Amino acid sequence: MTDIEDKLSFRNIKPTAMRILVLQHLMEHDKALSLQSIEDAFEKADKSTIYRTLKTFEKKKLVHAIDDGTKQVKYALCLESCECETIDLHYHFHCNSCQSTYCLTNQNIPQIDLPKDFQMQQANMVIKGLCSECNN
Amino acid sequence: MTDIEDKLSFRNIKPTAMRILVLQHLMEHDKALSLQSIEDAFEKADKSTIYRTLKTFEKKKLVHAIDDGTKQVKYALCLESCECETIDLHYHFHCNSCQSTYCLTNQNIPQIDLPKDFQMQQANMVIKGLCSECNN
DNA sequence: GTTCTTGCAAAATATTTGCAAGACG
DNA sequence: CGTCTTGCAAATATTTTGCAAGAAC
Repeated sequence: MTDIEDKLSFRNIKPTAMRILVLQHLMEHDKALSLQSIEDAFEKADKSTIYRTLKTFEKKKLVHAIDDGTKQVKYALCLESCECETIDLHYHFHCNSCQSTYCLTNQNIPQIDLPKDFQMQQANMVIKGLCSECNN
Repeated sequence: MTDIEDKLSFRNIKPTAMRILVLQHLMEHDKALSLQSIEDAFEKADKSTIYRTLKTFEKKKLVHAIDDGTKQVKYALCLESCECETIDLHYHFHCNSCQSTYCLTNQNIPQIDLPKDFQMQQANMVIKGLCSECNN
């Protein structure tokens, strides 16, 4: 049993061929990936299979979805939180030029002052700008 | 000339009937509104007209768009920044129960530590949870 | 054999554009 | 008249679901 199958089993996800491939693909990238880009990477696979794979991963908290303002929702595996149950509360960075989206896992979001009786459950924090590749 | 027409003219937007109505509608709500909800409020008006109205407002920096994770982009007029040219860098709150989205203009987002050579240009910060109406 | 997964097709939802008619100055 | 705005229709883009076949145990 590989490391990848371990990760899936740990989250109670049956390690099917497709799921292993998708997880492996996610682990090979430090970016958040869209359904479309994952589909493109596996010409053989069906879009809805990948879609359901990602939804399964998301439900089992193996990945989290990021809405970076492009039309495409992106999914990222967060290495640190991968072993724990806590909610991911870090920033994301979206490059306006190359459209890449990264998790900024080096810092968590600070305490935020909410109006009275408002209660925070999750967050989707996206900073936009230029990444180091595009910032000349 | 009304206050509303003033606001439009100040931003170099010709105050047409539709634009006045949409701006008035936005000003009457403290929430961010979707194209759909605005269309519903004006049964007579065409969706693409409202769409283009909002895009015009956005381009002229009278409103800003918020992607709150629902499928629908929402638009909000921010009173404070309405008179200035600065970029809106405040948090937004999206209620998971009633789907309302609010601008939290009482605080700006803090300094964020970006990776080397990354440059911030805008942000889309959305906190999700329960608003005071839904938090029982 | 029962349950979970996959592939194909198609539905559903929102956004966006083309174009001609109309309003405005 | 020329330009900007509007209304209608249709195109685009994604996400999402139905259903039957197939795989797993």
